[in-house]
Amino acid sequence: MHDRYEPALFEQKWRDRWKEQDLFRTREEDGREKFYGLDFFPYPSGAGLSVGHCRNYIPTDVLCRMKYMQGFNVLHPMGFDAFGLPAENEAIKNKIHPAPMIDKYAGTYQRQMELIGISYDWSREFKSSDPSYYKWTQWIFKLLYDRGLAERKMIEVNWDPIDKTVLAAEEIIGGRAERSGALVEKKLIPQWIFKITNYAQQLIDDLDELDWPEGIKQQQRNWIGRSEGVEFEMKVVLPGAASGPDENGFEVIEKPHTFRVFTTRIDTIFGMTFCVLAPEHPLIAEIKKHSNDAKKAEIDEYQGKAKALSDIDRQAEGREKTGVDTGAHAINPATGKKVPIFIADYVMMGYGTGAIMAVPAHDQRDFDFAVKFGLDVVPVFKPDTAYLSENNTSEADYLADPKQFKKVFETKDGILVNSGEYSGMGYAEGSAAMAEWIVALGIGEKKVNYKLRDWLISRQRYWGCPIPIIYDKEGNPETVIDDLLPVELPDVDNYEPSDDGSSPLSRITDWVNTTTRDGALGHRETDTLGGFACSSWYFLRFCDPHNEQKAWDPERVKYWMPVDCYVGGAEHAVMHLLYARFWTKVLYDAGLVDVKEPFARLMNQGQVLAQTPYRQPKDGESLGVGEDGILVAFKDVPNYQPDELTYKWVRMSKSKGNVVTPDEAVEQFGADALRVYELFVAPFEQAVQWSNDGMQGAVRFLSRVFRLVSDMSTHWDESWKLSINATAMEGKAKDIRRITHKLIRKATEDIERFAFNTYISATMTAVNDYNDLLKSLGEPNPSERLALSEAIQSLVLVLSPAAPHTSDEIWEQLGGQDSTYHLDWPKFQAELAQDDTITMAIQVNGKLRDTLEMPADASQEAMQEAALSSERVKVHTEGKTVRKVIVIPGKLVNIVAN
RNA sequence: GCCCGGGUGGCGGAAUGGUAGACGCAGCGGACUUAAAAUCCGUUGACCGUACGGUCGUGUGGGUUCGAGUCCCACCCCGGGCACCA
Repeated sequence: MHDRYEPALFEQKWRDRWKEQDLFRTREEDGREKFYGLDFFPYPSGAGLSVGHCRNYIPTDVLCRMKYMQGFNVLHPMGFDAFGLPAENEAIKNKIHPAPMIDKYAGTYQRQMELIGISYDWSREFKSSDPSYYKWTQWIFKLLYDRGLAERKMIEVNWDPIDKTVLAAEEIIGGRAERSGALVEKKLIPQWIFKITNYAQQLIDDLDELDWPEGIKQQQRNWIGRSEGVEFEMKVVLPGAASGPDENGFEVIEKPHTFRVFTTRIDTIFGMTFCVLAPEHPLIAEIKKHSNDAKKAEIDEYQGKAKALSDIDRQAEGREKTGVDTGAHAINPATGKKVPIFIADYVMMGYGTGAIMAVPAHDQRDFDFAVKFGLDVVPVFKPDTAYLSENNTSEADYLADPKQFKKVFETKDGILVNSGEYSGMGYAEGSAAMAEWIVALGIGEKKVNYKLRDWLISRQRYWGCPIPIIYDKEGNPETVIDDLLPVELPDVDNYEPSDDGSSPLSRITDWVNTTTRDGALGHRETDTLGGFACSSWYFLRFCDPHNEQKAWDPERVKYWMPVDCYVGGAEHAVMHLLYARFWTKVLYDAGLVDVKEPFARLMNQGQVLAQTPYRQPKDGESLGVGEDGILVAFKDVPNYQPDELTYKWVRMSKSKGNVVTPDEAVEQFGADALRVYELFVAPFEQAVQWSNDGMQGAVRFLSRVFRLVSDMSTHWDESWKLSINATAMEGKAKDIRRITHKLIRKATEDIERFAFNTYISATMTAVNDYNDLLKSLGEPNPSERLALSEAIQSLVLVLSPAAPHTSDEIWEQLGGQDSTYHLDWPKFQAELAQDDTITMAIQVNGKLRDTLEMPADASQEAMQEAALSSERVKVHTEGKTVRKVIVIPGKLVNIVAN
């Protein structure tokens, strides 16, 4: 029997055996509950896995392994998100075709995942770039198309000049492309979009039932951005229009022009002193027709500037407000007064109606604009005392001149003033009454707006799923019939993107030219689907991955879905998770799946950080935005004095040069040590700081397990189960069983609640406790032998999900014939985990003064009496009167005295 | 600015309102060794005290409670997300 952990001696042997025996093939036996554990669909990068990625896979693996041992049918698949920009860019860089490259990279991922002992069922593996998979991605595209949820539109899109393709709104962060970092440009080209906005409300509502991190749900709610308000119409008085009869008594009646505004604060309508149109607003063209040349030129110039500005410039923080007075006016329906209409780029065409009513008294943006352009500010809410004291002013002073203060009074619970018959009402009452009035007037209605935009899905790139659309001579689209799916991606030599917004596929005339359904000449859609389409349904395909007739057998999906536990990084909070939810809802509405939500429980693992050297810039060097040091490569560290370098904890990444690969970690410490370390070192959701000392601790722990079992193995009785519960247990035997059942209880509960760090610490504690007990034990009697045997087996099984190689090796050495994966997860008996005695805490006035050993079932009276007769307690109650004694059975006594 | 997380020993971190610091790392002392490594045993929040013991202590300030790391209020700091969305 080994007495320490020497992974080189046995870990590979077990991995080979598991593979040989096809141990992790999905079990689909009747009469068992199912469990679907899934990791985010990874893109297999050429750099391979780091120990940071393992942080995702190991915990899911532990949970899946326990579930299997508990008797569940477990689906734990893995595949690869192979289509998309990262793969294509890397292939271009290496001047090779993406397909064989991806095959190679995926192979490396699989090898590394197997190396750390993850229990994936590889027989279900597929890549999103497999024609047998994307055939069905195309089929779902058709479904969306047929349901009116996929549309081709001429729209202004966000163009990434580095990756040479358009981007979805979700792929842009602060005006830059999330992936390439390029400043996005605007381009007007025809694009395919999915109408995810049709599902905005459902996507918000159904979040409530999900067991997801609250932060992720909140991020999705914010992204969808629901707001309730009122949309109403205002009459426009064009510049130069007569405002009443002329000197001859004639009134010039023009066709009245109107425009609509959306507001969430209809209660402030009496404070509207001007209106603002987005520079792209269609009404501006009408206004210009009535403007003099100078004004027209001024407006044109402003529109031109606004168009040229990138979003990042237009929305730059603290940017001063700009705008132009159009000379036109709107009639405020509340006051009947004419208010000027401005154009300004702080109003966006894409949201609401692209026009606003401006209430400068209670909206900071409108206020800033009003100050700059000298416009009226009319308060409609009485300021509260907090605002008055902050500005060191009085109510009368504020109401007389609100413009003197830099910050506006924004409120939702003030009292209305200057608001006609509504004055004196509060926010809620006023809003409701004024909304009703607008509706009754027939000029508007209540409306809900969402910030969510439709999902822009076409990409002008080669390496993606072809869109199954053919255009006829007139350019009318039709879908490719099912029998002709998949539309295969043609093999080409040159697939580099072009600058003009056309896809590389458009250059392949043989492929582009085809016939329509009725045999006429036609041409194919040459854009491809963005990668997020492919990952929006892969979890369904895993339920039935090799089905050639259908995307999936409904029975299989009905059995396995929803995913019970979905694990991956928080960076996909709104993109992948929102899209996949959307597709699932569409498929539900089409009757193809019977779940409305794909992922019942979601967990986000923390990152793995590595200590990374940085130095201060030298003369002539400058730091990038947000950086406070210059990265130093590890190989260059010896060239610096120690005090020149500062080490920071930074996420492991290739670009930082701080990656530790699982290959290195397994070579140096062992796969089980890596697993145990990553589980133990920090709570699951938290970042961990990679440390070789910590890894060494995991090695030490596993060695202690080997030694303990080796020490106990002479007492091993493999048939302990037959007689243990019929044998009376006293003294040490009872103590051993208590340790065992406490361990099983804690491990089972902790794995279930993703508390892997305390699960590992519980096994460490048990090992320590067994060790101590063993030392005080002479030659064991029969009941002690049984208790020790139970302890050995339970420890090995409880450890099996975390350290499967170790458990299987120990089990074999004990004479076991099978992998521990096939054994039943131990069940704890609550009464055996119960302590006989407790350490009772005695407090005087809430401060601990003494502890006493008491029987666990001591009566409250006995506890109180014991507490009061403690000498240490008496010291603190002397000369005082005991007012009250609080007894918490099994825990403590608190004596209140003064 | 808004929305989420989070602040506990030298470090990573434990603690259904009930003995703060489990478990591990690092440190210190010892055993084994010619020696070192490895391993094992002991010890380790701070301060006062020879000791029994005492005082303080979970970002800060208040509050609720017999009792608060945990609940409530205000604030400070760190990390993440969103941001001219009317």
